[in-house]
Amino acid sequence: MTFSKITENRANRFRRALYSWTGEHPREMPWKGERDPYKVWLSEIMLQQTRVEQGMPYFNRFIRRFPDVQALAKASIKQVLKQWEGLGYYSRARNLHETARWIVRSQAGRFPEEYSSILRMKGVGPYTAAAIASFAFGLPHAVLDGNVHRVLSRYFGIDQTMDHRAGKKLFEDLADRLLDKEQPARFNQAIMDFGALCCTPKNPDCTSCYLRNQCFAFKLDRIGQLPPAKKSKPRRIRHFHYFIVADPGGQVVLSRRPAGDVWPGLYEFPKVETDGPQAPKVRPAGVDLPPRAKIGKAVLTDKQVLSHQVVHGYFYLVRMPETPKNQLTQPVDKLNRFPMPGILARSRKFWKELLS
DNA sequence: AAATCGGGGAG
DNA sequence: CTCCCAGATTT
Repeated sequence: MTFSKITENRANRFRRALYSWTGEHPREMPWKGERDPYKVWLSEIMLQQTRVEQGMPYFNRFIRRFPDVQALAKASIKQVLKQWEGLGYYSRARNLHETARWIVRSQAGRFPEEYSSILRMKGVGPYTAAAIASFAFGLPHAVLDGNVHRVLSRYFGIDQTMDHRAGKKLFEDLADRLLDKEQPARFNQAIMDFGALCCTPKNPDCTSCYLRNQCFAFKLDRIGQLPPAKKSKPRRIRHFHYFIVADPGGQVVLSRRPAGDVWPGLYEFPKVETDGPQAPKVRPAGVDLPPRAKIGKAVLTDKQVLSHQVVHGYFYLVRMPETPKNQLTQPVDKLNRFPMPGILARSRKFWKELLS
């Protein structure tokens, strides 16, 4: 089945119904109607796999802290990650920062202005490039995100995910056909608003929907089956034993997480990972702890569930007679400046209290 | 094509 | 508990 023969007539009907709905259901967002490519870029990166309500406070804080691309380029990666703390997918922040520096240093502060060059920016894929191209520059590129996929899957009755080449291509072609070439920004905004507010994953509000007369899923009562669910994968279980090592002066040892694992570039305490919940038999590498020193019971345990793993955290308090050498150490009251994974950040007040 | 990369809210 | 969110990148 192909949809390449969607008539301009049908596309027009789709657009009109869409615009009617969004006209009656306004949606306020800080970046709505924004033309400044920096702000559009930031909002789109920030909202990748992130709900609007979750990203909104981060966007506002980020813009206040880094109002333009120059400010972002001037900042350190640590400061940028600090603003990103708790939002997840930290490579987004790193790519954003690297690209900001590239724009300022190699492009004279000039933001890429055509789709192909926007697409070459780190962390920018087909969706984000289309969003920036249309919102910031008014270029006719259709966005294809989870919202659009869901709307089109139901409306046209397409029982496919976008995990495969063929499925992706099918939805791309469809979105391109439907796109309002005269007002690409308006169309892209409308179809995403509609998907987020009306054609929701669960319990869509079909009663208020102006597309339902043409909607395959509505007419055949297949709303619950479209789009097809992706199969969930089992989560990897991990156990992180964190050693909070402090000297009498309140200096605490920190380490930085490597690339190639969760939370790249964020800071944490020296750690030993074990296969199970049992206490580790060894001490964190690199930290000059007495190898046989008793560490006692964990002062805190916590758990963080990610989409692909579950991390159990165990915290041990270790008092050292003097400052550990050859380690990154920081005074307790400066630990706030270090971006940390949620499992550490959440209990910040607790272990700061413990250390003071 | 499949795995990896976070965190949170809805149901 | 499961599902999925203004996806991209690496394997």
